[in-house]
Amino acid sequence: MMISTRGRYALRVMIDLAEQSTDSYIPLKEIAARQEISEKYLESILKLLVKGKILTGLRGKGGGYRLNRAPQEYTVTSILELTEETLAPVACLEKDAEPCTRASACKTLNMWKGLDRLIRDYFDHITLADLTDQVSEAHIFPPPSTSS
Amino acid sequence: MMISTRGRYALRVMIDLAEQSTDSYIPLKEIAARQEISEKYLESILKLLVKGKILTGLRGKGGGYRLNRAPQEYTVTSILELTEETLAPVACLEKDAEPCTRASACKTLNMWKGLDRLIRDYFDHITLADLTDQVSEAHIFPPPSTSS
DNA sequence: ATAAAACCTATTAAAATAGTAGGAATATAA
DNA sequence: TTATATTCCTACTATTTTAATAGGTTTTAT
Repeated sequence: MMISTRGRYALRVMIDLAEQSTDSYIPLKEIAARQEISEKYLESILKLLVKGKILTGLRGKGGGYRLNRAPQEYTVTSILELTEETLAPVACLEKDAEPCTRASACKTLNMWKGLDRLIRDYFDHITLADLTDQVSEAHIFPPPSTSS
Repeated sequence: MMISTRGRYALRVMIDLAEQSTDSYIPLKEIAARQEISEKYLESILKLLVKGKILTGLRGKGGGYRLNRAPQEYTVTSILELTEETLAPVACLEKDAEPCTRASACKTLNMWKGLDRLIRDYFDHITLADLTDQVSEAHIFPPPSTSS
């Protein structure tokens, strides 16, 4: 499987925060309760998101987390890339993959590259705002293809 | 990462066999040597492909493996689904996933479904023949998108 | 001071993936 | 009919990745 719980949880947290539509900080405890995710595990995920500068944590009483930008400013890619290590569909397309000696003769490389592009394009064009208010879904989440 | 070595090796073997363009059986030993894959590991992969009826094994001296059909009759999906366990991008879309109690409220479900469809469509429309003779690649492996 | 919160480091548990070992059954050909 | 080359079968082991837990430290508001 491709997207780990880390990435899926990260998305859920971001959506959760986007939906609170408040400027104040929301404590992890609340988010974890609402999303039914272990506090400790969630903590380790939020750390990644803070480190990646897509949200801010404030310590101490009254502290918590909040988004740094408006929901439409976050692409799904920008969230997943912080938690997923890689979004590449195969090892040879990962960032610091050791160069493949078979690359020149490889009959599958183009296919993997095409897929990689497809997936990135898909995630690049969905924002947090698209996820919170799924009104005009159709153009974003296309219906099943009817071609042969 | 999404596609395991099992699946990638399976594809390479199928391509290898397609390129031999002979009706006789090719021993695993030869394939493994040509593809530089451990014989024993390859064996476990070929077992899956035989079981899945996409190729036939013949025992004994002079034996080996051969394709059951013409290369253009194999979609990439038909090969990967035998080795990959699942091609679903997330757990909740796997075949016998336990029903998710959050499904009705889930803001990400449509996105995952859309991605699943995208990937399946992609693999469904590439055949072994497309991989062996990559002439008119362009319409199969689209170039980078130029949209914003 | 106290309490509530994020932050930090380390460890453990579970699952999936990758790979290995050894022999049994089968078919061909000398 | 015997030797040989092959697939087939069962089991095991190792490695890596993912998921989760534990316990303490620092910061901030009241």
